[in-house]
Amino acid sequence: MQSEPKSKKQFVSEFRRSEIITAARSVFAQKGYLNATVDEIALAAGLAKGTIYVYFSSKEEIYTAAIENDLEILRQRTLGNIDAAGTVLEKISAYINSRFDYCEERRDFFRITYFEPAGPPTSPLLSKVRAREWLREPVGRLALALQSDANYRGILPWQAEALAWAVADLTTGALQRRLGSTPATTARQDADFLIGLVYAALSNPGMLISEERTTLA
Amino acid sequence: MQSEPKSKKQFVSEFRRSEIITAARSVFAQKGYLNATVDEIALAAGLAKGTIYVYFSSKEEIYTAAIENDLEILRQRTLGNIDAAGTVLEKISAYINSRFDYCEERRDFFRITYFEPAGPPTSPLLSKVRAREWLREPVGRLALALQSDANYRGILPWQAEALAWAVADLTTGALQRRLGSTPATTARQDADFLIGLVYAALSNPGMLISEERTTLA
Amino acid sequence: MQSEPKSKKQFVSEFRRSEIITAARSVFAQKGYLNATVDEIALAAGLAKGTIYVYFSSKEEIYTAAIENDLEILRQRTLGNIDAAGTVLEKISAYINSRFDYCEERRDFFRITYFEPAGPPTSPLLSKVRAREWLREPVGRLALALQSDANYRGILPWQAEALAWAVADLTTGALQRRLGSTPATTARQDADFLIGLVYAALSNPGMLISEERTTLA
Amino acid sequence: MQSEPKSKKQFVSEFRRSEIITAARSVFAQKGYLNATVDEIALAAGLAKGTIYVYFSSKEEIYTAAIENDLEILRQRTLGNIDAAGTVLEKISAYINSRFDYCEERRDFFRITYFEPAGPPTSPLLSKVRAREWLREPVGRLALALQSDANYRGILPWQAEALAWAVADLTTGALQRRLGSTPATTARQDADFLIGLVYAALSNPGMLISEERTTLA
DNA sequence: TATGAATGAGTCTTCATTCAT
DNA sequence: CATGAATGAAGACTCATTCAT
Repeated sequence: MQSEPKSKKQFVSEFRRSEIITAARSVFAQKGYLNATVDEIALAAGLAKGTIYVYFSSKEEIYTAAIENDLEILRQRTLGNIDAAGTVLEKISAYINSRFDYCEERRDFFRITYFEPAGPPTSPLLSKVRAREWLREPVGRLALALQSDANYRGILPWQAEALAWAVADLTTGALQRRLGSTPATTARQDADFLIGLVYAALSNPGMLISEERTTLA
Repeated sequence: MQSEPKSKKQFVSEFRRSEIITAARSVFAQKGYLNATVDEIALAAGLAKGTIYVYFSSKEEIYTAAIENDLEILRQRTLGNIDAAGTVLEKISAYINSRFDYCEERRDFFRITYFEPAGPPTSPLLSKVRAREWLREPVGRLALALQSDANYRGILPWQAEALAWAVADLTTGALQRRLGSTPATTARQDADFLIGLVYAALSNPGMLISEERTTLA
Repeated sequence: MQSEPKSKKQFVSEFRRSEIITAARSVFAQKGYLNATVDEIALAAGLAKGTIYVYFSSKEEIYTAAIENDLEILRQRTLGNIDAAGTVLEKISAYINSRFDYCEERRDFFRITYFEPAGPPTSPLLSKVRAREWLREPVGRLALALQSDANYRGILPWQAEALAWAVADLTTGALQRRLGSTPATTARQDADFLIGLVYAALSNPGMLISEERTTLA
Repeated sequence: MQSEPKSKKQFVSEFRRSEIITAARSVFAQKGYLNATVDEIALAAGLAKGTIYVYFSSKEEIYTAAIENDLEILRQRTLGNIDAAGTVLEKISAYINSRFDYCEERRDFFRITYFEPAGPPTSPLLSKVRAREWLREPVGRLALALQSDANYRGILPWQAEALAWAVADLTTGALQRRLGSTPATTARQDADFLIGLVYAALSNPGMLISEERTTLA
């Protein structure tokens, strides 16, 4: 008697929540966290401002909710695709493609994470976003794959990391540019170009990784 | 009799202005434009809030002053170094080194431009910062050099651009990481690694630039 | 089901608005536009400062709202009464009585318009108030009546205007005095005295309007 | 040894003071007390802001100084001219002409007193200005003259006062209009018109002063 | 649960006044 | 005396958050 209507209510409640999150994501993507007002989010969600606070206890919580889910999905997909790939080159390719694909799917989410690192300084999630910490894990996995691969034997840990980060930076940069303006190239073209670039570099491991590189201060 | 004390006053005035700018740069770098308050800037400058408005007419003007000078210097240095370099590879190297060098010199400035693209939507300077438009010029020059070079004959315009942007993205990403945490590597190492990476990729132009690459949607 | 509570809310909202306007009118009447603070208005209205901005978007808008309605009513009443009157003398009488009557009704409104011409230089309504432009229309109508009347044939346009303005000035002055202190006379006495004065003057048109008055520089 | 240079200094000091006062009068006349800034006054006086405070201890004191002198001169002239005049009609004429003349001479002063009654609510002088109290004395003298004159025997005290105030109101109104816009008529014309108007009215004393006036609602 | 009116802390900005030079 | 840099109190306005209905 109670459980049935309750689950229905819960269902409605979940639906409302997700509606708000979607609206908020759009607003945050357009205006940034600080410029966005709860009023705007409510308007975009077709609800009254007070209603927002029935489902969320603060603006920051909305922001968190608007990001964390996608952040987790993206994390799992990326890691899954990397792990499913066989060679290092395929893993790198998997990383790049995972990001490109998800960016196509969830533009607002990407816009938030890429274009507005600024937010309340206290939130752990936000600092995470600001510092791009959520890249650490997949990048680390790429680095590990590089170190374990026989073809790149001799690569130093920091070089493997740097290489993995380079892949991440190239991807991030390309996606930022695509999001910031109407791109002249297709996503496929951009992704393939990046993959080709990394392949080209990695096929010259001797040039890339000088065992005895002497660095100047 | 008049010019001497006058220039002294002007000197003091200039000094105050630059003090405020420095303080503001630090605050903006830590908190971002919107989170920073004029009070904090005043406090950091060791002045009363009202004093700030003796030297600047608005918070936005402080922000502008805190950035535009460095932006211009960086622009000129980068372009100058690129132009002074002979080969394409040297030009790319010049780009990367220019950024790394200036980042070491002016950490707060870089922090602002890299970490807080968000700001009032109306300011032209800020939108420029937000959109990373200030990269367009040096990147364009790199792309041009690539297209004019005999070694890369056959490279398509968009590929030359993509490659140039790749250089920029790698640089930006590496610097962001250096600014965001205490780096384990030296700046020289990081820069050289990036240069090596690009060299390695470019020494395989056939792999990078497939003349008849068929792209899938 | 919707319209009823909605109209109730609207009713409450309208009521709040008018409460604020009334409070503001009182504050403006006492302190003038510039000296009045939004805090004081809020206090006088028994509301928090923020609440004021739920109903009005600026201090100036409050001022406008506090005046424009009365200004329009007074305009219509005065013009209506003038038009309804038959003879010129009756029209003049109508003018004076309209002002006196409305002044009794709406003391704060009159206090504002009479005692505080100062205000932000940009507002059209305020400049109107400052310049007493809102008198122009009824005065013009009196002047027209004077010129069209056979009894005052020969009156020059500027004389008719001057006479009409004289009526306005006498009225304004008398009302200002009544508003500024506790008057010893009744409003009726004052009004009738002015009417008598103007009648007396107009019954001597030859004396008032010298056809060939030679004026010295 | 001391008195000579001191008096020289005093002379210079007096001169500075009057320069500031003149500048301030102009600024107050244009902007009103509250809108005028001490900076503007200093600029208009060709002095630094700090210098203003060498001669005056507050903005309000400047305002007071900018008015009180003229107020006193005008008072003495008006009273003197009234007293010098013989008949009541001449005294009235003297009042009107005194005001018109001084207004021509001291436009800024008149602008202040007529157009900006608003000011700090605490100042006695300003309340005096606001309430036009400085008219009380000359008007009282006119009223007295009316009561003492055999021609108007039977006039009640309040009627004499009302008549005197009517003269003042007509004058004030006419001058306000002249100051507020470029007048089409000469000051002489306006003054003579007012004098004619009052003469015309007073030549009908029976009509003006009904001993047993029955008033209608 | 949904609402939106009410709130008040927080922000930028102005400006009369002070004071060291 | 003259200066003008420095100050801080005050004011208009914003907006996240609360709460009575």
